[in-house]
Amino acid sequence: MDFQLSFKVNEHLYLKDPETSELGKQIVKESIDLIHSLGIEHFTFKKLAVQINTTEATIYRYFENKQKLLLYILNWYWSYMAFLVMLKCQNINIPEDKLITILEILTHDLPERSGLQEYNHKHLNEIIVRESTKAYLIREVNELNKEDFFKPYKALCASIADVLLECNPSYPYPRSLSSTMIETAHAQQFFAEHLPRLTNVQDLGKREYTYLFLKDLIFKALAK
Amino acid sequence: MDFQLSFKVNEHLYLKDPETSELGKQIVKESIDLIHSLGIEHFTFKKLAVQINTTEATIYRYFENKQKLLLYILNWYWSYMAFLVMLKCQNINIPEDKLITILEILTHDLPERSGLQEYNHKHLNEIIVRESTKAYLIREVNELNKEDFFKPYKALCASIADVLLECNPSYPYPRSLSSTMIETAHAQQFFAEHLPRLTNVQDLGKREYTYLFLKDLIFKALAK
DNA sequence: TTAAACATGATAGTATTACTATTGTTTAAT
DNA sequence: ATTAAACAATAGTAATACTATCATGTTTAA
Repeated sequence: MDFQLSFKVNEHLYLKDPETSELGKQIVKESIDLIHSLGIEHFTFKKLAVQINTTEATIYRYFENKQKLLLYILNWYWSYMAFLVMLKCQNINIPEDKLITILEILTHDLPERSGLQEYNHKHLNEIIVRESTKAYLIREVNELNKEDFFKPYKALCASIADVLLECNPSYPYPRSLSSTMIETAHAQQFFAEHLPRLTNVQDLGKREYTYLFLKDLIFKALAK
Repeated sequence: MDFQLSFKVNEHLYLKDPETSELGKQIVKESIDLIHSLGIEHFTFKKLAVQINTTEATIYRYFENKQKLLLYILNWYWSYMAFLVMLKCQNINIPEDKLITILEILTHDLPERSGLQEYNHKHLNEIIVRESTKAYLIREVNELNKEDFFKPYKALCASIADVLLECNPSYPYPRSLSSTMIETAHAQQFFAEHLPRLTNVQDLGKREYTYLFLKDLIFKALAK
């Protein structure tokens, strides 16, 4: 079975839809690798242009600037996560089992070759962990929010919050717990790898460790 | 009683100690206000120089670049937080009460005019919330860590973790819970203000809301 | 007291970044 | 065969992130 998954992302994020051309797809694909290797701060359209043998001006025809490109990638990622949550929880009846599944999705690597764009999953994962907060922890957050650029994040947060409420209908902070899960999944993985004294990771891998910590935290929070 | 509190920050963070001159102090003080109003991305030494009527070159004699200046401010802040935790928990015997005190310190505004540098506390608070993660969520994190630039953060994390362990000596993730507390205190405040659908804040203020959410979360996590 | 050391200001200059604009060529669609 | 779009190539601008030099005024130490 060969299928293509794609998500419509907010069209104000790009000037020309990168999905509509080979070059556009290459821009997104290569930018994931280049942001991964340089960090968003050192990443420039000039460097990306050199990498894929085109010109700066060409890339500017697709994206206004690198922040929009990052947001495009994040929108895609958040939509994909929400899709995975929906898909994998579909046939589960016990809410606690759904929650386990969600924790696995949040902490473990994206499934390799899952019929979607052939982005480098390891790189995508790592730029999400390192760069995603930079998309909203900025002065311009309110303007970006007005343009609905965080809608997929809110949707993901809401659908996880629903499961949390299924586990305990009287829990008073489902959305905060949901966003804390998402953020903590990233932060603890980063800490476990780079600043391990901010964690209690030992010989476990960062993903497995984060999974266990979060599972303990969330289930206790929801206990009646 | 009039006293001056100061913390020794890692001397590799500056080229010339800003505490040793009026101009140096002004650079730090004004940079807090300017980073607050522009965001670290749009903040430049040139703009700061204009603000305090000096030259770019002069500021470069104090700090290598704006990232180091931000780290300097963060080091000061983390040290101050650790000091506050130590001070305010000193005469408390019941570990749960210590924890309450720590949650208040983390979520509520810094005490105004507490005998320390007359930085704008509101601005300092808000740049911590918005900018602090950018100091370590970068490619260079390992090199910065080798130079001990995150030592005060780790110290703060460790001293909170000690209190968590006092509450429940068998809790297996005290440092992760501690770093999660610190990060979540920031993230939820930011969300409550700018992206409220990622929270369940209602008519409560962002600080009070974050305090209540975190108190619930942490005490449940530590319950035996 | 006098010279050295130091702090700052003034000015200049460079490479890179973050764009915008123009023009010409190739490709694809009608 | 004509036309429109996509892209490459080139140029140019303002701002950023620095580095360097030199003059001047101020402390300090011999």
